[in-house]
Amino acid sequence: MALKDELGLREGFHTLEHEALLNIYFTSSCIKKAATEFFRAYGLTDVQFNLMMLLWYQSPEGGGLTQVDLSRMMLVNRANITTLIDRMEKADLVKRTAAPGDRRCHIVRLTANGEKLLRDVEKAYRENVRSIMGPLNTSQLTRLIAMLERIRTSLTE
Amino acid sequence: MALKDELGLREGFHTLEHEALLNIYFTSSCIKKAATEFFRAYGLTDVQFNLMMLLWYQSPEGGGLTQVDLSRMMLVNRANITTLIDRMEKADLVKRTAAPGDRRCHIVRLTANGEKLLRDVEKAYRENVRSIMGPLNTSQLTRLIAMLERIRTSLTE
DNA sequence: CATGTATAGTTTATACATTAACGAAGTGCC
DNA sequence: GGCACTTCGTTAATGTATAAACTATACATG
Repeated sequence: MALKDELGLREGFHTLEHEALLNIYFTSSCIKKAATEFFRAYGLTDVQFNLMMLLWYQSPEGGGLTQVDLSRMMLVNRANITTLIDRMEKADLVKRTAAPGDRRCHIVRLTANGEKLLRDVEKAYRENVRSIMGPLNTSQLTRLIAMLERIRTSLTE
Repeated sequence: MALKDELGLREGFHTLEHEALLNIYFTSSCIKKAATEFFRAYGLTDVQFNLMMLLWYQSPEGGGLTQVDLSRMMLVNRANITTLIDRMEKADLVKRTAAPGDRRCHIVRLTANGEKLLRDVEKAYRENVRSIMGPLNTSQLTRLIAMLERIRTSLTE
């Protein structure tokens, strides 16, 4: 259904460019809502899960990432990571550890509990993603990704 | 540039579906950051501008929308509209007025000041949107919109 | 080595989003 | 007329995001 009808608007958008931009914005919003709903059953938020996935798949050999690493990979301000990690430490999902050779850094690592939870959730998450994106075939997904990359490039010029 | 490189990831995404989903999510995030930056010069946020646009273009004859109308058109909870309108009333952008025949409702309307500001900002905003979406031609925009609509449909099943 | 500069993390103030619970007001129906 | 049910807006608790100002630490260079 067209976005105009989903939002119950009386008037449409003036330009195709604006309609496309709002489609990206509201589709992302819908995805976020669905993710929030999905993770609630596990006592997690989508942001917390994303952070745990980064710790699991993007950590170098020794394991763990600094808070600045996380802020860069999540495209958020580093101030935001502080309170995020505070909450996740309280929930026994991650822990801050010392960085050898740089006393400014905190290396964030999954706790045993966090690692176990991640393993439990991940399979269902991947199936969910596949089913959400199911209606698009491989070539459509590739084209979608290429278009979004071009938009991001145009944004940073 | 591929999302993996923009975020500085060591490992890529496991599936094309996941990569596409994260592309939507992060592209929307980039758009939001650019919009925030754009509106800062006018003392507005992107959310406030969006609400003012709805009041201007989506109001019925008498003018104005209820808070529930706004929450539906913005895809947010109605509780969120309360504090949003509180802030915007304080900034003299909108006002709550009585709804004839239904004392439960507040009809939200632009103030003279809000209307003037909207007119000032709108032209530059539209040019901005065109330039951001510039790299995609009409047929690409149409296909992008169609794909995002299909994803939203699949989300609500 | 000393000084200047850059980087990592935190704090504070603010904005936006959710859910749950509540009060006030409209609606339907006997 | 009265009672149940719904709808509209608000409040409180919580999570996520920002920018700006701050501390502590590391580094580079003269």
